Amino acid sequence: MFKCEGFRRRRKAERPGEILDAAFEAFAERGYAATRLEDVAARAGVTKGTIYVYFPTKEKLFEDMVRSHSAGLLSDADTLVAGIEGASGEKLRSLLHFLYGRCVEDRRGREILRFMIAEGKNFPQLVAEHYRDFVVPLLSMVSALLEQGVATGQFRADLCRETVRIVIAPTLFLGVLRLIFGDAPPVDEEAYVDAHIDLTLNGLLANPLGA
Amino acid sequence: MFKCEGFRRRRKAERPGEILDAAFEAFAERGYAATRLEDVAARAGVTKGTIYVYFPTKEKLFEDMVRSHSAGLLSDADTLVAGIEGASGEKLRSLLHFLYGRCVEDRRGREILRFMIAEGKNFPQLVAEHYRDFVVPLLSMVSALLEQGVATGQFRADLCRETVRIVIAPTLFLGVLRLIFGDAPPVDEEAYVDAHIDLTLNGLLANPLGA
Amino acid sequence: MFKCEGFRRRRKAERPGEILDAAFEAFAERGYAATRLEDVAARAGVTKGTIYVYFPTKEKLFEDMVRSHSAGLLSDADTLVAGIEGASGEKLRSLLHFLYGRCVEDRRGREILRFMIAEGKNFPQLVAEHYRDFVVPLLSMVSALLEQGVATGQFRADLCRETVRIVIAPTLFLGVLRLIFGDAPPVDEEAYVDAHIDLTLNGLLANPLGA
Amino acid sequence: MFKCEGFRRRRKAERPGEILDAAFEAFAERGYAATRLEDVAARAGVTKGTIYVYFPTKEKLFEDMVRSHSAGLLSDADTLVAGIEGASGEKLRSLLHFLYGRCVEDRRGREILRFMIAEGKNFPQLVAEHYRDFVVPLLSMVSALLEQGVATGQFRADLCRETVRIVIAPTLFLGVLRLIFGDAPPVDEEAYVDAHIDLTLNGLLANPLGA
DNA sequence: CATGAATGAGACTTCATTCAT
DNA sequence: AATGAATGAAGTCTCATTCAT
Repeated sequence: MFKCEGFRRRRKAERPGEILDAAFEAFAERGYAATRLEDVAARAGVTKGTIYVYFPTKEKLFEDMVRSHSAGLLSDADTLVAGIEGASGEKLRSLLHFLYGRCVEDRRGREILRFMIAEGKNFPQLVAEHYRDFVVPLLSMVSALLEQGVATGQFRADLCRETVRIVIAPTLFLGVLRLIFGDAPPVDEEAYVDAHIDLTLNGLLANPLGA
Repeated sequence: MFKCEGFRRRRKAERPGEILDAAFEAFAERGYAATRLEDVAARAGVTKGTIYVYFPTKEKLFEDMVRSHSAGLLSDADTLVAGIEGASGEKLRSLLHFLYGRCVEDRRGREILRFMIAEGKNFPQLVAEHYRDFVVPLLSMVSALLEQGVATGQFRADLCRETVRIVIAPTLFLGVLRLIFGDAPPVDEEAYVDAHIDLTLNGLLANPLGA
Repeated sequence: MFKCEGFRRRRKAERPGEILDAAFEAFAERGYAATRLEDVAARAGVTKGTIYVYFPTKEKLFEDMVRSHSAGLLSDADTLVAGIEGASGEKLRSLLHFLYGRCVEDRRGREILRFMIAEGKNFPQLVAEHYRDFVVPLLSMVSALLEQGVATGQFRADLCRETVRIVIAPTLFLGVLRLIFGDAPPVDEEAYVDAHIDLTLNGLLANPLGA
Repeated sequence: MFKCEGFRRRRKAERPGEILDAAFEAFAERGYAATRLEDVAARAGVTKGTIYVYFPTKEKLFEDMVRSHSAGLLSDADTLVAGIEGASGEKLRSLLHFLYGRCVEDRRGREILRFMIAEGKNFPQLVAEHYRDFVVPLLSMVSALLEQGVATGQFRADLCRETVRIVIAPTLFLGVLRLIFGDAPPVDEEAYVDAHIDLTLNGLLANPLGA
């Protein structure tokens, strides 16, 4: 009996998370407006009413879902960068690989990007948070890495502030391609990543191509 | 009197275009599902029923709108590239500037990109057409330019097929940034474009940095 | 040229009739409410607007159509009956055959019956006219025939007023069957008519009338 | 309190039936196409949305309504016929009275007939079911009765298969008259029924069968 | 007379939200 | 907490009717 209670209690504690997961799938598949709360409920294995126990409106459910799924996307990036030994080029390579993992391979990251593009206009608060919690940290991370490379003479000294965005642009753009063309976009992703790093480094290095 | 006749006829001929323009604005602003046909009608200065004189369903209206607005995005790109004199680097610079104009500055181009990302899943036909009519031509254009540069020895000989996508990625990514952050994204666009071209060229040139 | 004018004029004179014919087909096929004026127009080879040149409303079109198609259903019945020589039984047989022709074989007659049943509630005037112009004359015709048979001793003397309806009931009921089950109802129509006449004249009993 | 619980549950169980009843009234009054779901809802004391809790479309509501109201029209006919003592003539008289009750007096029976005639074309499945569940059983019932009468020598031996339809035709035709002319048709129904039975049993001829 | 573009009321249907149980 | 019946506002789409040409 109390086994059941325990089970019940555990279920109860997990309900919000299950609903958020279901909401992610549903919203990602059809978009905010076209998603019915009943779809979310069915996916979560509950009924419509239950959603309202935890989330007051559809909008709030969407916002909480985006927050819960975008949180932690960059959580271990710092330690990753810090832990890498080697030249700045190697560090950048590692960071870009990490980024590809989080923004392209990981469905969560990709779909968050879609939410920003597709629904951002109706959820400006969400965009602001995303900028603060994801864009800014990411940019400063790459920025620091570039500056370090400049300081050590491995990178050209004349890099400007926007260079950092150029460096990561192909990464996120591959995410966009996946969003548009599905899981099998007309891209050789491995070659794409190699070309990206190669082009970026040979453009960045103070003395490229062994000159 | 025949002025009136002309008036009627001219209105009739212009109606579909006016509706498509209104549809573009409305769909761009709220997304497909959240847009009410009444909004489109009001913007076009007609009533709901009038839309159905020209378009059988909301879906068809959306599709025709995307087609009409994506057509011609690349129309004069060929002549542009052909008309440019100078080194391959200069040609690429011109082409990228042209692309920035069409995919970033021009609201039409940007919003088409948003439609592909946000609604593509529900309009696969549209995505296929976009790929065929926009992506493929664009890629071969850039591709031809790169190959020409390789042939003349100005570009590195070891470029791979995906390099072409890397080259244009920052362009379209700036479009994405605008889509997310509005018309005033946290980017210095002029510096961004310069950094893009600089980074790309110095990565592409066989003997960069005057070496 | 005036050949064309003549053609035009002839066409013009025929237009209302063509529209009424088209209306008959359309209303018979889908019912009053479900029929679109555009269907009628298409069938008549004109446009919606033209219908309004001749008929002020959909209701009026329907009423006029029913009137034009129910008129003359009984027109030559009198002469038919008058022209028949022979016993009353033979005369009745002829009249019933005539009725089968008009109410069962003839699609017009059948569909008028359907209109009365299906739409009569919304067109009481039409029902009243139908009663006056079709039902009453038909009943008195059969009535007269029966009375004549009684007078000559060929028919039983104890027939009541309602007998006349009983006599024609199977005729119209076959029409109903056709309306319900289409042009191939589950009935052997020839045997049905024979059985009708036989039963009407002779009855079921082996030794009728207490003989 | 548990009274309230019961109240909710009982309502829930009764809702579909209430809606079907309301639908019957509404569709009978105006026909399928002209009936608005809002009319049905108002009659049932609910709102439009509630109808969709139980019936997915207007079509399905109509079909289910016809089914629910045509079911049981013939349910106790067998026992009735079986329970009647007496000559075949008496049995037939009883059966016809029963039929008059079900197809003429009972509004349900009459309106089902109207639905078949008026809407059958758009609901062929419904017509097929009606034929299978009502027409066929009715015909075999009357058929058996006639054959029994023939076997006992009370009925003529030369009856054909269609005779059975002729026998019941006036019954259903009276239903049709009521459908057309309302609850007060220009018929003396009592005399009509008597004349029907009398004529069916005895026929018109003073000296039938060539006697 | 004939056209057909335009209208707008109104139909069916959906779905976020509420609330008694 | 969880349910799901019920709501009603709002959306897409239809179509009888009008009217400038």
